[in-house]
Amino acid sequence: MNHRKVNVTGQIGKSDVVRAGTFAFEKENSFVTIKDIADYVGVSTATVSLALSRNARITKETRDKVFEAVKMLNYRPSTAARNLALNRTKTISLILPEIKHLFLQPFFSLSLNGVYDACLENGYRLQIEVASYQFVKRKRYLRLFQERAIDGLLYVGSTLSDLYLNELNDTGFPVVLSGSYLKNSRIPYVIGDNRKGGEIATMHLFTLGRRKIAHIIGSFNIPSAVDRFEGYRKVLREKNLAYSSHFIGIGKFTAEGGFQAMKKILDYEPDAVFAGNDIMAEGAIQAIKDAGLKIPDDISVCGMDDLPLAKRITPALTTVKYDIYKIAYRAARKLIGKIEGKRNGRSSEFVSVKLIIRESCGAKRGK
Amino acid sequence: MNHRKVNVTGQIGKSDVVRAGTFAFEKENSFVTIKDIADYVGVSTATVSLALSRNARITKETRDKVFEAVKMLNYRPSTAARNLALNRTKTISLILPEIKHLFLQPFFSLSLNGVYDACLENGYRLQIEVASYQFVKRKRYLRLFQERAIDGLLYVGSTLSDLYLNELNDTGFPVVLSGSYLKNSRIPYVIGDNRKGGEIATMHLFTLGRRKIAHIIGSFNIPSAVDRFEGYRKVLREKNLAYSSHFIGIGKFTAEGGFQAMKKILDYEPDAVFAGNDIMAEGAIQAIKDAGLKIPDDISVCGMDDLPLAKRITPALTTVKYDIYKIAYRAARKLIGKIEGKRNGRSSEFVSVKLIIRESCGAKRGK
DNA sequence: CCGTCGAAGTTAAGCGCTTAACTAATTTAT
DNA sequence: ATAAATTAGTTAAGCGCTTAACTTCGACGG
Repeated sequence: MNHRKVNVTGQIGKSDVVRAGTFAFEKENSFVTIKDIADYVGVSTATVSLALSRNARITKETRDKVFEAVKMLNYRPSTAARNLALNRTKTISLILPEIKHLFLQPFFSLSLNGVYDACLENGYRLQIEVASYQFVKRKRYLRLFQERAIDGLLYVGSTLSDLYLNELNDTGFPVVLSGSYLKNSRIPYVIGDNRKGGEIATMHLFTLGRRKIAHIIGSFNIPSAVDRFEGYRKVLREKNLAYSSHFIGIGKFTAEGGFQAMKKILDYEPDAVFAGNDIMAEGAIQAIKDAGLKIPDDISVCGMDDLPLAKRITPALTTVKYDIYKIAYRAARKLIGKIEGKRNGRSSEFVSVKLIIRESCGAKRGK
Repeated sequence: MNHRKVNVTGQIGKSDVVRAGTFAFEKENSFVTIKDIADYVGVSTATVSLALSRNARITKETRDKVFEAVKMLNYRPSTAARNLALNRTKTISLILPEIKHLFLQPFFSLSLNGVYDACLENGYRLQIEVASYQFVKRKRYLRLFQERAIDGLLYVGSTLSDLYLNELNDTGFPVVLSGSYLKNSRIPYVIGDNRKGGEIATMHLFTLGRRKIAHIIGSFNIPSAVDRFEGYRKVLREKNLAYSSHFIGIGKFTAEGGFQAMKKILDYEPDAVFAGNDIMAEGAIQAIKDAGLKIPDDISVCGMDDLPLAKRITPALTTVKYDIYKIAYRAARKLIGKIEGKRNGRSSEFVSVKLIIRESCGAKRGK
């Protein structure tokens, strides 16, 4: 055993302070450092560092002593020092779109929770950015990268297509998209199977005997909305149902938009409607009720997303579960995988969707 | 001018790389450092550092050269190095409650936006933590502090009363509460004036001639809910109106809860109700409608918070605006002030509330 | 004409941690 | 018995930045 001189005063002083409270410091911001542990145990700081990282070169005996000292002195490594030495931050940044629209809110909090959980499991910190106009214009995400403040970037539900983002990704800096994707871009993404969702919903309505199935799309400019629409079209094609633009409404993702869209469609006497999301479905239901028609008897309604409101409204909404939490969770895991250099197979992935049958479609009528 | 030897190869190599793309690195992670700037300009790194911080000891001439080099080489300081040297992180942590309840969502996103904006304005990064059971149990916030990963802690809408949080605050570590407060604690907070809100709402109903005013409280265990209730009681007392427990319902902050609470209260024939939040007001309105009563003719309804749904429902809800965004923004500013050692007067502060008159109270009946 | 002062830098230490390269002592192989 | 290999550390450099203390040089007052 190596007997080095130990600064007894300093050491006792420190451990006194530590024992005094739960915290590693008293008035004067004196945090316990690796040096304190080294002195306490009587080894070099290198040994402490190696012991803490369970390096095989250090005996179990020494390692135990180190861990004991860590506990005694309540040592915690300095994040900044570690980041500097290791040239990484164990932090990812979540870029959220500005939430102007209420309909984004469940999306938003579910995403956050999914990402947070993935971070927690992997020991990452989560930093938030709101992708305001300023943010994009000033290329704040670029700065975050250049200042080495984060290890990776996770965009959630963004429709922005920024050249620099592609360039950033191409330099090898880890970027992942959650719940959206970019055309003509190599940026990996995780997203729900929107097309399949549209298909399942439409197919379900078809199976219930409906033949005049309308669709309310959020916007033709949002890729995932278009994918849902394409699922719808596919079924019409396969089942030889007539496709008419009279049966297509644009609902802008809002209840009000869904309401207006449905009102117009009603003139053409549909017997079913697949709304591109639950919020628009809610508006559509209101329009149908206002027209004096019965749901599901006169018109079957199917939404998509399975937001909490789906169970709450009357009649309870049949919809396609689109698991935002899972998408975000997986996206974060993929990002962390990229950061840690894992070649994780498929660059992008799809999270499966699932039909949730409630009252609004009429499938339960028999009961 | 000091003529030092400059590593020409290295320098040209670097600046080539820089000019090649928008990014300060190519394949091999070679970021531009302060040393590169120093070499480029022909001064010491100290001079660069001082010039960048606009220290008066450096002439404008030199400073300009430094800034030019920074631009040329696309230099950005390393966050980790800076944090280590300055012993701070320019990061605050926002602790969010777990969002199980939908009603929390607007609260949540508004808070986040307020805090984010305050951070942006002050050059702080925003780190998120979700206060799950795990989080509290493992004292994760304590670790964040001990590992010097953050400069301060902002709790939003939390009801948790954790001993360690008080202790942490007492050591001088900056902690601020947004939208809630703790009994028997010195932790500063920013909150809306709930009591006043209850008062304004009730007083308004009184002014409209109502004398049998009921109240639906979210829960008697949540301080801010109790404060709203106390505002209500105060008006009853001042106006000599009878207070009856039959006129008090507990709505658990949900629409369903508000509905049930109102149903019971209706037996006692109130002529007005002040619901502790808009969500419960929505439920109450449903109950009143179901009973075949007219709003506002038979019963005036007033909510609180002024969530987006308040304008959307029928009749549009009269309510008291409770500005979550502003509360969060102010709370974050207060936290940053504490971090930067400002003695910012009052330790805690109240954000004022405001009556928003719509249809549900009957004040606009005359029009 | 010399000492003093201020201006404009520079030197070097330090922030707390990691790790490549080295060393001393012990084991193992021959 | 001795060289080689292994074990269990240590030393020291480095991560990129800040800043206290020092240096150098020219200006200026007496």
